[in-house]
Amino acid sequence: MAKPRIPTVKGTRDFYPEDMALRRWLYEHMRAVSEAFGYQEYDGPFLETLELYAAKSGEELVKEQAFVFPDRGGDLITLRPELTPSLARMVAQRQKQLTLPLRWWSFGPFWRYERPQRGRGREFFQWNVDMVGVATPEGDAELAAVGASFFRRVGLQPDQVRILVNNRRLMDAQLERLGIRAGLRKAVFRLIDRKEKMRPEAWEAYAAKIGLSPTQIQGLYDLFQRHDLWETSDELRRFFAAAEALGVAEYVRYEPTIIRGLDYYTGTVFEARDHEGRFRAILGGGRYDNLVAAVGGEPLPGVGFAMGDMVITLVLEAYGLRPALPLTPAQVLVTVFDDAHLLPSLRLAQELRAAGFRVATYPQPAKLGKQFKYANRLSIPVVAVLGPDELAQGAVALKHMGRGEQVTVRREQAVATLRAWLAVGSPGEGA
RNA sequence: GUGGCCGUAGCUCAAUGGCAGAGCACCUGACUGUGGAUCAGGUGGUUGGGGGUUCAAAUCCCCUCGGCCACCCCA
Repeated sequence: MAKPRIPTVKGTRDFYPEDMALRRWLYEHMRAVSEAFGYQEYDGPFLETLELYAAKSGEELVKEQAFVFPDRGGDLITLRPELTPSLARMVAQRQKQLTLPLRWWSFGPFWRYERPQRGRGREFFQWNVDMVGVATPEGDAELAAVGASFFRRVGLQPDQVRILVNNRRLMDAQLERLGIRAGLRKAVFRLIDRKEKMRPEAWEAYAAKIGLSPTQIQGLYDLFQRHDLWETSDELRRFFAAAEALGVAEYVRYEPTIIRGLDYYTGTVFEARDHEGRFRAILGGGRYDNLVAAVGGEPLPGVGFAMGDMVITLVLEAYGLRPALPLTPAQVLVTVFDDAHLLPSLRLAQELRAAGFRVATYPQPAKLGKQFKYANRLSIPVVAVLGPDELAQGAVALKHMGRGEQVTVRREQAVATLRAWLAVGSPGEGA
């Protein structure tokens, strides 16, 4: 414990090979799902100006939570806390030449200066998916379908993880019906957002404090029971019809208490939660119709969501879905019998690499037991032995570690044997 | 940024003021050209770091760093 004299920065993680393998696994599934829906990969800078976030409806939240520091010239630099403002700028910059609607996705690091907790660090990775230039409920449903398709792909079932959906315009109309004036609705949205996190008495006290009457508070309670409320919204009726057509009906559900914290959402909002509610939101997103305008472009509608790597990892672990990934890409370990066989072993390894196999050599002569143990620990599926006997006969001994089966074949036949052994489901190929 | 719990071997944890331990892991050997099993032996720690109280501190106090929990906010 006292070993790391130089600690990591608070809230950051080292990615050892096994961690990196999982990150890459997540990335591969995100890429596959994004591309299945025709989304293009893009990225923005990791460093941005503070102005970019200040421009975004002057949200103090983002400014207070971001890593901001002066560069050597004295300009204030921000480690990006989210991607949407960068996306808005990139779109605004090439608004005239981009082919709309555009479908873009990205996976990369983000930073937020927060108190680290389980599922929340100061440096994390996030999958962002956005569609810009179209303002239809079917577009909203497509984004939800991308998220749901990811869950399905990694093995999360609809009874384990679900995307809860609501619509701010619908809620706005409902609040108006309750006689809650427009100036108060932003605060009431925040109130609704905190419904699940507070005890009823505290929540009601908070509601009264922001100016709601007992009748209005009761009206909100009634609203929260209205799981059929979506039927009164044309947008949501179309949303759920599209979700059904997209094959993800079982993953989406109307939930009147979902409102999302961010101010820039204007229409449909959604977030994914685990069924037991043990974890914070797995993904969150919604429709934002004024974003590009905030950084100087013509107004363009958009819809998107973001999913962080930390919570989804916890959820996968909770449901036993964290995959067992290969520890090493090596398919073959070529042993080194003794000094005299070192160079011949290197030649054999290179021969096998030339044939397309991923081959590691033991880096120095050692007892064969030690070398086999090394292969076993790293789960390298095949061990090749080139000792005095094999060398004299122009042969090589190949051992299939999983089956414990060993054959001695002529050197020219080694490749064919390996092809047969490693043909399907060979480790290291990913999913 | 506020309040709270925690930090002992690589890992999971004991020891609650009195000689820092166990299991697993690791290394060596039994097995001189073969891993995963078994048996025997062995390495491993300034108890997160610093200061204080005490004859004596992993244990009590203060500071600090880190993790976790609740706020806050959100991925």
